[in-house]
Amino acid sequence: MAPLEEQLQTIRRGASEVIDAGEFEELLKESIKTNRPLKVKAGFDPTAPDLHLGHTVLLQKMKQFQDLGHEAIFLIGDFTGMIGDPTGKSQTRKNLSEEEVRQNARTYLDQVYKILDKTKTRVVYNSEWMKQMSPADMIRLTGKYTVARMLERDDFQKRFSAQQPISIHELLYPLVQGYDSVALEADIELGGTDQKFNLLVGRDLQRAYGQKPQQILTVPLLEGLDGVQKMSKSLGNAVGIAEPPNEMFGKIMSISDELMWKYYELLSDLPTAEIARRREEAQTGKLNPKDAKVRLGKELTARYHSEAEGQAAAAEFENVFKKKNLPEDMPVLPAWSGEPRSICNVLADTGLTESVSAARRLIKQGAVSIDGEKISDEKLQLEGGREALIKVGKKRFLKIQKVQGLNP
RNA sequence: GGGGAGGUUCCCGAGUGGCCAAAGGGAACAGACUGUAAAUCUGUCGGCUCAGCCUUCGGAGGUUCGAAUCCUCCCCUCCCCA
Repeated sequence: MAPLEEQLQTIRRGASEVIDAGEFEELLKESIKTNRPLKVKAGFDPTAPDLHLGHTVLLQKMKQFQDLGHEAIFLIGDFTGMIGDPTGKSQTRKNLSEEEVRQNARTYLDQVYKILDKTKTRVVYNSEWMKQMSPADMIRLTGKYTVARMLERDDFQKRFSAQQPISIHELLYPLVQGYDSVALEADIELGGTDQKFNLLVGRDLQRAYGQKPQQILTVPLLEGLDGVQKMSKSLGNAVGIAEPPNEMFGKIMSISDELMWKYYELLSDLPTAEIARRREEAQTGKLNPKDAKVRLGKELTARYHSEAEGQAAAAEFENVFKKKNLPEDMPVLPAWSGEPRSICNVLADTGLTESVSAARRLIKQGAVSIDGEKISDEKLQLEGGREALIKVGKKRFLKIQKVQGLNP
């Protein structure tokens, strides 16, 4: 097991807060001395099987614990998933069937193992122990916490004072999550800064059940592409780790310069000092921020795909957007024979635009070109048998092409 | 159980009988500018066979020449009292 100093340094990098720092160090010392790996728990919701870069901040932290010789426990909150973490936005979640949960978990884990070491990861479902809980047990659990303390939670407080509904079952979420720590006898729990309240409940419950309270380590929330709200699929500002290389790279290139440094800190493997140096250089004009962004884009794309694909994505990006060449891949619509079709219908039918009306509007705005020629006639007909290359805006392309054997 | 306030287009939120496909903001999309940046400016932002027509304002009925706006019933939320 790695020496204390090394452990502390690794663990603290990019962390937002450690509770309680003193106890934490003691715990590590103890673990090294007795050569007992620590149980490091992090919980995940089974309802969102698409992992994005925001999740990876936490997963990378877990990986670091693994590398330091500790036991990473990947908890799938299939039971808590029935509640849904009370954000105030989400409605009560529909109950997922066992089958769905397994399916989601499988997709989840496939992605997770791009970061975590599969052989060293313990996967648990909290329904394992929650299902066995009797109503009486549940009441005992709820007796360990008070309403006033529960309402201290930021979400609840806001919703309460804004006169928004809070269902009773939502109050159970933090309790169940906390109880997971009891059931697992967790030494450390990781979570985003928004999880702080829930993590603290875990400590209280462990104490109430006569256990040593877990240590808490929170990591910052990663902002999404907009640079304002936290990365989340439902907000449409996420970069999924299963996305194709070009998408991933392109999305990273679209973030602001300021946000790029945050991404560097939270996502890159580059040493902290090196990041600071580059940032300095960018500020003084020695380094073009764009180049720094390309480097980041390549690193992350390579991490979830491969070195070669990272390179290729960067090259493709230059090709399409800088040199304004055509992308390597684009959707192809087989040329049709016979009747002409209106351009708007073609665009809508192929999904290039949301609707015929949208296509019409975009043409009015000068966003559509055919074979490089900007068009302005929204009634334009494309005659049968014609081959064409259609571009909508900067990112949407469509090739109409004769396909062997299909057309006269 | 009693009393009161509400449910509007992706989100927030105006709108109390025709001038409402519905103000304003946000998000999104497009154009200009660029580094596909960001910021900024401009425009668009229900659908269609688009100078016209069709479908929306919690749900179902009704009144009216005409309803997001009025009435009835139902569903949902919040507040106060018990």
